[in-house]
Amino acid sequence: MTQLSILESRMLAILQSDASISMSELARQTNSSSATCWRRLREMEEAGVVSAPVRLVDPAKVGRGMDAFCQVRMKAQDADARSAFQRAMDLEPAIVEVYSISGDWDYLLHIVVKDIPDLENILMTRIHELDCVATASTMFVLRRVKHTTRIPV
Amino acid sequence: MTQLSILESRMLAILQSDASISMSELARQTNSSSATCWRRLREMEEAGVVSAPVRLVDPAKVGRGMDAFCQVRMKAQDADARSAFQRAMDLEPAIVEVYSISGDWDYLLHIVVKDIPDLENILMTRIHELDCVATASTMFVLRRVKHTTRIPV
DNA sequence: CTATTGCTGAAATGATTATTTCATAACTCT
DNA sequence: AGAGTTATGAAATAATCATTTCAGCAATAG
Repeated sequence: MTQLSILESRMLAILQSDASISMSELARQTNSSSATCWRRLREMEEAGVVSAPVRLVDPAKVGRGMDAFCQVRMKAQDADARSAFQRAMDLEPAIVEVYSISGDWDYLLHIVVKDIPDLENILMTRIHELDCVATASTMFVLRRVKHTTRIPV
Repeated sequence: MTQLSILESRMLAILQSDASISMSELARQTNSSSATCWRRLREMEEAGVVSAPVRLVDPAKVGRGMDAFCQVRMKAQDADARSAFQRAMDLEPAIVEVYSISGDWDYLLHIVVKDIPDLENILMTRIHELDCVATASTMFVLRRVKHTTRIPV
């Protein structure tokens, strides 16, 4: 995918907020036709630009009302350590985002938990447990000020 | 919503990965019936437990291949400053997540941009520009190690 | 033990929708 | 300018699907 056309940008803006609308409604909102929207959407799906529809769960409503961010420093950054770390992250569903970052720390983790004991448990069993990890520092989230999955297009 | 039933948990686990399936397919995968799945889903939507279907865009495929996290310290934390800050965050679509956090900093921001000049521009015009902001420190994301919207249920 | 209430799922329904086809329009390249 | 290529949208089609109804079942309370 070289560059998004105006039509494609508009389609993505709409579908990132509501993917339940029909092709004809999407066509109406983009001044296009149902057939063209359908073809464009299929192309973007195949190119991996846009996902299949998903539903988003409100963590607070399902007993995951607490967020934390955890910064991690590694003992070593060789390939083995990195892949061991990655595997550990993939295994824990409460760790929803992991970024390798520049600066004083090696990784930044976003963790979604029920409460402090739950967090403590994940920190101990999933992070401090690892041989490759040297230190970790945790920030508690006091409030979700803004939270969106919409990427500007 | 008091507590999630087994059926509801299974439904959410599936719908967080793929919301394009039909009620009958959802029923099949949960050993339930189409009618019951339909009713449960409507209840969960009404209770705000689960969103309408949305599509997720791959930032790298639409020219937003760079992520940054920015920590912000405020001059003051009075109600006016907080609401001014919140308003500024809401206005900038490149800032996708904002958390009020414990510790040395007041806020943690997740920013999705095209490149460094783009990031610089947002930092200057949207953050340092604000009267309520004292200091900010930015971490560059080197790699997205893990990134999911699926909340464990 | 019985009455009541609420939940379940199979089947019916009725509408909506994705998807294809085809004639036309727009554009590209020589 | 004109031949060739590609994209467009209106209409047709063929399925699929959400939603309702209803009879039976389970659980609860009196």
